Amino acid sequence: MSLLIHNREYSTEITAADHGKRVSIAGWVHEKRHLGGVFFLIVRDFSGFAQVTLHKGEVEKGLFERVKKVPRESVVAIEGKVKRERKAPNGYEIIPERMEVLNEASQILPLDITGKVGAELDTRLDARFMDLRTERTKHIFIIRSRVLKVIRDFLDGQGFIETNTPKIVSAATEGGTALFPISYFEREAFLNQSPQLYKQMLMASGFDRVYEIAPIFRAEEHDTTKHLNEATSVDIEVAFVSAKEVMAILEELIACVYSEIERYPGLSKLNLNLEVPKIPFRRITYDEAIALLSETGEEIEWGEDLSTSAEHTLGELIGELYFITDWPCAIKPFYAQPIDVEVEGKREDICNAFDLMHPKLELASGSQRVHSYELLKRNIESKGLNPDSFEFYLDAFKYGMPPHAGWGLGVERLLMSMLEIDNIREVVLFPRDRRRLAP
RNA sequence: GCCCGGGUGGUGUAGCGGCCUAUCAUUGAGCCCUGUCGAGGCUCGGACUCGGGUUCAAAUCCCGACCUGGGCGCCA
Repeated sequence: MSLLIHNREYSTEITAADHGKRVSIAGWVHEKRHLGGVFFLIVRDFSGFAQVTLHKGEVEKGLFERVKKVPRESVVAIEGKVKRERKAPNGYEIIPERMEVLNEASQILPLDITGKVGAELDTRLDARFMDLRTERTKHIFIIRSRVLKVIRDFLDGQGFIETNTPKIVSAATEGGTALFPISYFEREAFLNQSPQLYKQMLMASGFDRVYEIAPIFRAEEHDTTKHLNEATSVDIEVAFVSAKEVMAILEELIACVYSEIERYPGLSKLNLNLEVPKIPFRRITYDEAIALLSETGEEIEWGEDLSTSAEHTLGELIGELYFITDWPCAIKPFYAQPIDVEVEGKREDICNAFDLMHPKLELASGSQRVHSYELLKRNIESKGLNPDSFEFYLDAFKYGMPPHAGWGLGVERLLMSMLEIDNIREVVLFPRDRRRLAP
């Protein structure tokens, strides 16, 4: 057996115009339809499907029997002649001369991937390798790849450099979330909750514009359709700008991602109507948000974070992507810059922070950062944290730290909201949640 | 962490004290069928999460464990 799979062609590369040509295809046995005298074998590859047709009596008997026997989802290579055929799905079919079974699939599959019988997400995740063979799931991850590429292209085009910061960190955390402890030789360490501190330190490097696309780890025991314990975050940090500029970068980036994905042909497999959002996005202040909520009877005390139902109410009211700005300092991290009361004429204890909201959930949050060593140290203390454990971070603010601003965007949340997918686990190949550690 | 649901062949389901030797679809095996594209027809195979309890009788009711769906909290 030595079929030449090195020159195999994809099913969609072959057309009726290749009539008479000898070709090799390789892929998975998607379906078999036996009509007695004629047998159809549907082979699936990355690009699509090819119909292999065997007429009893016209094809060698041994081959007919072997094709008939090969279990579904086995990996096969087939060599044969292309025949123009109006009755075949792609306008052509392959009349096989040889078939090599590269790997025979065990029978009784963990999932039906032809779409005849559905499966629950949990079942699909248990057999994710097989779930990825379905059209819908396949395209979700091709789209994910495209989204990441667009983000990189966009940021690269704006003069950013891509960076990689450590995921194993010492105890210091910006607070707010629980960390996963790990054993680091003789010491305890943690998995990084976000690249926040490191990307800020890079602002003292002179790079001016940095971004990172990397996993973040949260040890929260939340068990919802929009949380993961390992997620992917796009983080940017920009020197010599304020929150306003990085908000503009964010909305342009989101619009750019939407318009790129809108053009993706595989989108049709997801059955949705994707509308590119118009920029600039609407901006409302925290004060306006709670006033709006109050009108609908949902009272939020000033200084409290928005509840899930408050987010949903606001989302229904506004109906499109929007920013909430001017948050109370108390519910934002220590690195968010308080507004300048003299200049901006607003009340005290508000900071220059913003959240990017989709009507259904929060997508990103960012702020103008504190760049004064003294203020940053005071803020850390006022949050009840110990500045000593932030020494490595604070040091960067002692020797020339420019004003800067940045944000972090959840890749999975962007994907799920854009693709109207209800469960965040669907957009991660192998999700990590409260219960799932394998596969 | 709190509050509600649910665990039945490989997959998706019906049944919710005796009619269950458990329904249907799909899958698998076999047979018929020369143009299927969710092919069709016939035959066969395959399941009540686990452990206690109640009852003459438990898939069905109760308790616990494990798994799981949703909402909320926390959080991005």
